[in-house]
Amino acid sequence: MSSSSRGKRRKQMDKDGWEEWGGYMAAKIQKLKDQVKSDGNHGSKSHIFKGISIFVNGYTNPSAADIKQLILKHGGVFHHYYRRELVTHIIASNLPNSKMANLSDKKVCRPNWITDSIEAGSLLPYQQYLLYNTQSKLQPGLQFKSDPKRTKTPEKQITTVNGSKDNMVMDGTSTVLGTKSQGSHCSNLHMKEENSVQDSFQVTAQSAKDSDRHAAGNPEAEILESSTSNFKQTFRNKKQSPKNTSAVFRGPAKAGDSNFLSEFYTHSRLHHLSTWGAEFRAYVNQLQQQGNHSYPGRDKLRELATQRLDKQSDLGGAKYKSKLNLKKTRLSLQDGKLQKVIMHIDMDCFFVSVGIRNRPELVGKPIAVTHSRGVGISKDRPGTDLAYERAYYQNRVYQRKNNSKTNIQSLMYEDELLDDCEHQSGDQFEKGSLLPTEQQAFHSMAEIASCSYEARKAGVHNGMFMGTAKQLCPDVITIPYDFDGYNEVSKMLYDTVAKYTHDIEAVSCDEMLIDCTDVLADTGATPMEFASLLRQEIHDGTRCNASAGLGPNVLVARLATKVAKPNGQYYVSLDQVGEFIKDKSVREIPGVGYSLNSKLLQLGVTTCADMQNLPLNMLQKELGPKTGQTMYNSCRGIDQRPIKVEKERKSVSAEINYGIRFTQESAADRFIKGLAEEVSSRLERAGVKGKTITLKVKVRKKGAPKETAKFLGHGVCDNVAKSTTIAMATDNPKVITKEALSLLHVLKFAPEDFRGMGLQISRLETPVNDKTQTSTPSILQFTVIKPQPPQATVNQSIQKLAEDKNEENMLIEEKTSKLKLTPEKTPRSNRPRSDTIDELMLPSPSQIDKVFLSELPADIRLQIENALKKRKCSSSNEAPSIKQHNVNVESQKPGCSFWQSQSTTTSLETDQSEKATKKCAALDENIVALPSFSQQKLSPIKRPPNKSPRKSPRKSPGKSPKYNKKQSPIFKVPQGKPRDRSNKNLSPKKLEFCTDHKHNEKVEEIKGNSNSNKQLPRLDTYASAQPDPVNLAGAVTLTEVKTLMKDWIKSSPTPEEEDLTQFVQYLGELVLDKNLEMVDLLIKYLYRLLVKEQATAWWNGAMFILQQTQDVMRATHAAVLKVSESWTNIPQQIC
DNA sequence: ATCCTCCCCTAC
DNA sequence: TAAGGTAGGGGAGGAT
Ligand SMILES: Nc1ccn([C@H]2C[C@H](O)[C@@H](COP(=O)(O)OP(=O)(O)OP(=O)(O)O)O2)c(=O)n1
Ligand SMILES: [Mg+2]
Ligand SMILES: [Mg+2]
Repeated sequence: MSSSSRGKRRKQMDKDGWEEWGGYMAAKIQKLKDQVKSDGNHGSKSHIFKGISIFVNGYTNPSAADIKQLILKHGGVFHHYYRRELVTHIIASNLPNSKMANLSDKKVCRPNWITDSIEAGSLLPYQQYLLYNTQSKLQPGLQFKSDPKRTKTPEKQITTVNGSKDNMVMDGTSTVLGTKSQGSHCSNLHMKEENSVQDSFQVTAQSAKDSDRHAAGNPEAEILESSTSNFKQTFRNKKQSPKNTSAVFRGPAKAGDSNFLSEFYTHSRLHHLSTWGAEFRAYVNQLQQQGNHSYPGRDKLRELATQRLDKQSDLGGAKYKSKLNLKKTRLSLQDGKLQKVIMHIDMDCFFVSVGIRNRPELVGKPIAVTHSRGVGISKDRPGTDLAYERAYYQNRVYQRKNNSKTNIQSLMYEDELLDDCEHQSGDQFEKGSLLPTEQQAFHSMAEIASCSYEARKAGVHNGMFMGTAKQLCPDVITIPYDFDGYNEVSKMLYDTVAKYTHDIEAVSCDEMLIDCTDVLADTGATPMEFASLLRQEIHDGTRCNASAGLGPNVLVARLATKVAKPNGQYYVSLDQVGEFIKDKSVREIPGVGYSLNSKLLQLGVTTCADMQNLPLNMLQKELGPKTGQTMYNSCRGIDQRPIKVEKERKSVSAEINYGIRFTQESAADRFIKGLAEEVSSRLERAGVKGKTITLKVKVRKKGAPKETAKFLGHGVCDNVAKSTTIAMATDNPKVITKEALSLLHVLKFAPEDFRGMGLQISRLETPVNDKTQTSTPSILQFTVIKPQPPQATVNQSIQKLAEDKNEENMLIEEKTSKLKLTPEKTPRSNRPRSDTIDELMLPSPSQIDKVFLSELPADIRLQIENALKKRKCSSSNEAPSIKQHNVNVESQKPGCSFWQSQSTTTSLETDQSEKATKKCAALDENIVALPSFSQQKLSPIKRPPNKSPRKSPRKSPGKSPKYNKKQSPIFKVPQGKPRDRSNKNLSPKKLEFCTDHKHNEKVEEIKGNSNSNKQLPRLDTYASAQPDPVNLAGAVTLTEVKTLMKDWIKSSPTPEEEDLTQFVQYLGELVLDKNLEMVDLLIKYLYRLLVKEQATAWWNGAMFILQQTQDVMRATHAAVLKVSESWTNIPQQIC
C-alpha cells in the first residue's frame, strides 16, 4: 500500500521552451518573423556627432539610454564609463562639486545640446550648452529643475490609468528602435565563456571576441559610481556556487564525475537565481533588524518635493498636473498612513542589460543570454525519439482528452501527426518541410535566460529554446552569462533602495517590492518622484534600466510594472484600480500560471472582468477556499498581502535534474553522497538542522526514449519522492547520506533510468547554542560591509554578535525581533489576515478614512464598507500552523540500540535541551501534557497575531525563565545524556515529580548532563535525574515519541526484549501519570506503524506491550484500554 | 473542524 | 550539445 499514484494532474509547463517546441506555437513563427523584419531596420544614419565622444553622468533627461541611442544614431560615440582620454564631452544636468573637480578640464554640457542639435540637423556649438560657466552653476539643485523643458519626468510615460497619456512627458523608449539599423543583421557574436573547458566540443575562434569583451570591462569605468555601493568589492569575489567550487578539467560532466555537482551549479542560472534570492531576503531581513535606520537618500527626495512645491506656488498652479501633485502631497503629508503606496521595481531584461552594459554597440539589438553558442548543431544522437517527446509535451499543452489508460504512446503519435500537418503548412521552418529529426539538427535546445525587448518583438521570451528563438528572430545575437556581473548589479540595486527605506520585500535578484508609505510621508515626495529618482540612481550606478510599477497594493503594483516596461514607470492610484484591472487577462495575475489559467478558461474566464462576474462560492468550490478567495479579490484589484517581512525557512534542498546518466548503481550512490554533502553544507550555512529527509528522483517514464531530445536533459519522467523522519535533527552529511541511500535502495530503479535526483531536508530546527559555530554565517557577507555608524547602540552590538555567530542566537533573535516591532513602521505587514474576502482588503480599522472612502469607486467602496461591518477579529490565516512542533524534541539522544545509530555525531546538538524546555508544549500533541500543565501549551502554538517576532519558533526562549521552569519538567528531556547514567529504570520518582508541578530548574542541570554523558547502552538509561517528565529515552511529546518509535521499529526486523521492556515501562509511567490519552494514541500509532512498515516480526512484541500495559491499567485503574479490534487482525494485515 | 502527508503549482 | 533550481502556498484526501 505504499505507493500512491495520485491524481493525474498534468504537470506544469507553461511558457517554457517546451511549449513552442511542442509545436503549437509554430504557426506563429512566420508571422512574427515578418514582424521583426519590418521593425528591423530603418533608421538611416546621420553624422551630426561625428568625432564626438560623450559620457553621460547622473540623472538626465532624456535618460542616458536615450541619449546613447541618439548619439549612436547620429554618428557619435557613447561611453558607458568615463575615460578621460576618450571622452570629448560630458552630458549632465547637474554635477556635485566633487565630481566637477575631476572633470574640470572637460566640457560638461546639458542634454539639450544633443536634442537641439538633432533637431537642427547639425552640431550646434556646445559653448551655449555648458552646464557651468566656469564655476558658477547655472542650475541650482536637482536634475528636475535644471532643464526648463524637462519638467517632465525622465523617461517614458507616467501615465495614469485613464490613459491620460497626454500628461506624460516624454517617451524615451520610443527612441530605442531608432537605432536598429543595419547592424543588427550580423551573425552571432557570442563569445565563449572562459570556463567552458569542454574538451570534446572545443569551440573555435573566440579569442578575438574575448578581447573585445574584456575591453569592455575596463576597471576605470566604474570610477564614478563605485563609491555609492555599500557592497564594496569585498563581496565581489564571493564564490558563486556552493561549496565544491573546484571544477576545472574534465569534459562534459556527467553525473558520477566527482566534480559534476559544482560544474553544474556554476553554470546553472536557476541555481544562481535561487541562491541570490535567498541572499537578498536575508540581506533585507538584516537591514530591518539592525537598529540603525538612517536613510541618507531621503534628503534628496525632500529637496525634490520642496522644489516642486515652491515651483507650484510660484506658478500658481499653471502647470498641468500641479494640482494633482499638490493634492497628493498634502494627503501624504497629513495622512501618510492612510495612503499606502507599493512600488514594484524590476530590472529590464536583467541578464541582457547586465551583459551589454559595457557594450553599447549591442543596445537596441535583439539579444539573448544563453549557453548555446547559437549554432545548435547536434547530430542525431542515437536513442532519441523526438516524436515521442514532442507529442508528450504537446499533449500537455493542449491538455488532450484524458489519456487515461489508453495507450498513451499511440495517442501521442496521433497528436504528433496532426500537429505536424498544421505546422508544415505554415512553413515556419526555413528549410521547408523538415522532418522532426532534421529540425532538431538546427534547433538548439539551450534555454534563453533573458532576451532584449527587441527580440521580444519577434516573439522570443525568457525560457524559450534558442532554436525556436532563431526561427522567430534569425538575427538574434547571443551573449554569454555573466553571473558575477548580475550579482554585482543586484547588490547595487538593493543598496540604492536601502538608502531610502528598509520597507522592502526581496522578490529576486532583479526585483523587489517597496512599501513607500513611510518614505513618502516622511519626505513629502510623490510616488512618481520617488520612482524617478530611484530609477535614475539605479541606472547611474549600474547602467542598466529598471522599471517601476506603483499602486495601492502589491498586486496592482506588479501589474503596473508590466505596463511600465521597458524603462518606464506607471502609477495606478486607488481610484484607477477598477478601470485598470478590468481588461487584464487573469493570466497576468501573479500566482495564476498555466494550470490555474486553464481551470479558469474552463469556467469561461479570460479577463478580470469576466472573473468579477463569478460569485465567491463558485470560485472557492472550483479552485479551493484560499485560491478562490484570492482570485475573487485579485480580479477586483484587491490585495491585502503586506510586504513580506521575513519568513522562516521550512526546508533546505539540493537537486539536479540535468545530466543524470548512471550506468551503475555505485555512481548513483556516489551522487547521492555528493548531494548529501551539498545539502549538509547548506543546512550549516543556514544554521539549521532537520529531521525529515526526502529523496526525490526523476525516472525515465516507461516507453520514453533513453536519449532525450535536449542534450542530457531529463526528458519525459515519472517523479518519485520518498521520505523518512529521524529522531534527531541533523545536518550531518553522513547521516543524510545513509538515510538517503536507504531511501534510494528501496525504490529499486535501474540506475540507467534515473534522470534526476534531489534531497530535501525539512522539519527544521534551529539549534540554540550551536557550538559548531565555526561555520560561516550566511548573511554576513552583506552586513560586514556596512559601515557601522559610530554610535554603536546596544542593538547594533547585538546585531554584530549575531553576525559573528550565526544569526541564530536565541537571545539575539529575541531582542532584535522586538526591536523590529517597536517601530510601527510596517504595521500592516505583520498583521494576520482574515479569511473572508471582504476583510482582507481592509487596511486596518485605524487606517480607514471616511473621506477617502467616499472617493473610491462604488464597488470597492462597497466592499470595504461591508467588510467593516462584518469585520470580526478573526484571524486564522497567518502562520498556518507554524510548525514549532517538536520544539522540544531535540532533546534526547538516546544511547540505545536503534536510535542511537541514527546519528552518532549528533549527540552534541542535543544540549539545546534548554530551549526545548521552554518550548512548552509541542503543538502537535496537545494531548501530551498533563492537565495541570495544559496552560503551557498555549503559548507556543497560538502565537498571536504577529508572528513577526517569532522567527524561530521553537525556542521561545525568551520567555521568562520562570515560565520555563514550570514547563521544563514536563517536556524536556533531560536525559539526553542520561543514558549513561546508571539507573536504568525510570524511577518512581519521576512519576512523582511529574505530577507535581514543581520540578524546575534543570535547564542547567540538563545541560550538564548532556555534556557529561555520551554514549551509553540502551534505553534504560533514560531516566536520570529526578524531575524528568515521563519520557521515552528523552522523548516527551507525542511527536517525539512517535518519531522514536518509528525509528525503533525500522531499526531492526525484530525487537530487542530490553527495548520492549523499556517501552512497556514508559507506557506504565504514563498510565500512572494518568495520561491515558497519550497511551491510547501511542498504542494506536504502534498499530499503524506495524501495518505500514509491514513489520510482521514485531507483532508478538506489540502484543506483549499491549498486554503488559493492560496489566498496569487493571492494577491502577481497575480497567483496561479500549483497543480496536483491528489489533486482532494485525497478523493478517501484515501478511 | 483540524491536522498531517504528499504532492502539484508558481515564481524568478 | 548544455548546465531543467528551489522554496513556499495550498489542494486532495485520509487520520484524528
Ligand atoms: N525563465 C527564466 C526567467 C528568468 N530568468 C532570469 C533571467 C532574467 O533576466 C532574470 C529576471 O527575470 P525577469 O522575470 O525579471 O525577466 P527579465 O528581467 O529578463 O525581463 P523583464 O524586463 O520582463 O523583467 O531571471 C531565467 O533565467 N529564466
Ligand atoms: Mg526583470
Ligand atoms: Mg524580475
